[in-house]
Amino acid sequence: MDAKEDMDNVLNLISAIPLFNGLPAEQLDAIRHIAVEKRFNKGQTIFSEGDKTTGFFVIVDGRVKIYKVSSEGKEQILHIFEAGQSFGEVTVFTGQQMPANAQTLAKTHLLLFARSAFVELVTSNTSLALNLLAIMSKKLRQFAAQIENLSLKEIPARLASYLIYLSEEQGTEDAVVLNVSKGQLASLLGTIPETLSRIFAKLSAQNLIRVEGPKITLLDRGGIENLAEYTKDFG
Amino acid sequence: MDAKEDMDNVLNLISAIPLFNGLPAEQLDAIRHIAVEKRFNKGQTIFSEGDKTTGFFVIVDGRVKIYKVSSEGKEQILHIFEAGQSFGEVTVFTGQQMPANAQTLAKTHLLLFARSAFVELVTSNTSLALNLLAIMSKKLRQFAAQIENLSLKEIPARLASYLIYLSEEQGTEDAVVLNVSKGQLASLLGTIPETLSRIFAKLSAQNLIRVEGPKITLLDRGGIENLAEYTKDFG
DNA sequence: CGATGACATTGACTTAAATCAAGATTTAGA
DNA sequence: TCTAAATCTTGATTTAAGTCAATGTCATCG
Repeated sequence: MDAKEDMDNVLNLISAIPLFNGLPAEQLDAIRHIAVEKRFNKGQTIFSEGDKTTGFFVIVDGRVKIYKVSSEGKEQILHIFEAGQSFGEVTVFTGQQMPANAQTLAKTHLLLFARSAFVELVTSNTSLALNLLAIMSKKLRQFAAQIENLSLKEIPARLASYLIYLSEEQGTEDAVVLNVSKGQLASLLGTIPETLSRIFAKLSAQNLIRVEGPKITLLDRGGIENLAEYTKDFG
Repeated sequence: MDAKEDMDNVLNLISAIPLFNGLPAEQLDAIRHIAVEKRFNKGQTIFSEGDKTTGFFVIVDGRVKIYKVSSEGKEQILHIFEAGQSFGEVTVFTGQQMPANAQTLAKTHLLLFARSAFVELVTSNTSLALNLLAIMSKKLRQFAAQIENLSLKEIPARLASYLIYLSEEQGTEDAVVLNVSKGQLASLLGTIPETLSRIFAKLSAQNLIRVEGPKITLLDRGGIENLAEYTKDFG
């Protein structure tokens, strides 16, 4: 929490970030020098759709949602990012305005890489470029899965997919803990809180799950997997 | 149509592909040497979801749809690619199995770059890596727009968005020609042919458009833009 | 040229999910 | 701790879009 101490730790933080995996020490040092630290409290807006490109962000600590809003105010979460993950790559290379909104879901500590400095870094570093390509490939794959979820499955199946994803993520077999509020989860699944609430009730009635606040017990994992028809990939 | 003549032309084709823009001649030559030509007739499957990674494709001529299918058989088109565009980048870097299906919408001429050869090429060529990053950024942006369309707008708005996108694409103000069948368009918009047909009828009744086969006349562009609530980006 | 099959439209009906509205519960603040 | 605010749940109703089924249109090729 102490700013000076954090500065000393930035190099450690950077080296632990997947994007920068496998880079030699002097490059990590170069990266440290172009990184700008940003701190936000919960619920703060990092950027809004239409803002001009700031650059590329890496989450040191905290949690960020990337989302779009319809003209009627309905929100669709595109991604939730956690420590170690990056976002904002897209506009670094297209140079256009931000295509979505970003808001913190918790107190969050970010590193910001200004567009020009970061492009320069990538240009001079093939290994970084390849890391970035791999990360963007993964995001493309996740988006494809999300489109599939939104358009081919009804909401109970989307929820089931998400619960399976969460259980794999959390390394648990029989229970998961939601890491976002149910309202946020509704938005991630492309629905509204009322509907999600009803579906939780319905799946509970079918003895597939038990809901205790944010803790969801998977009473019948096979049944849930069956409902999800195995598409997962929510990362 | 003559294979030998085509081989002679591959270098010209390659140099015209956006992905390879700005690369020096000797690199284009290297690219030519690892490219494998593939030809398909209309309606043929290039790869299926779950196939092991073949590599990376560039369309010389023709048209390809990338799509997912639900367990009930409903199809969701993720992308339609045309001459000059590339697909299959994702698995080159993740190395997993293909995440979707690819099928030709017309007689199609492709260049296939085997995964390992292509990775090598990108590794040794920063400029190619940057081109690829730009292309993938654009795809990420398009996916984000598609998710927004699917989850935040009802189908008439999605159709309106698509018509505006098409008119910009075709450089026309008052009429567009559908470049896919209406059934395919339905799939791209995340719906089914019956529903699309009804919406065409409804918008016609509202004097927003006139439908004559694949030709759609935009009778009230302002009204259509209003309906679309300006999100476009279908590329 | 007429017939087969793909593509498209229309109608009647069903259904999943959104909306509107009211409470209940949890969380966090003063 | 008590209140206020946010979050969540439940109910009644509406609505957009999917399903099922029939019919229509068009292109092609045998």
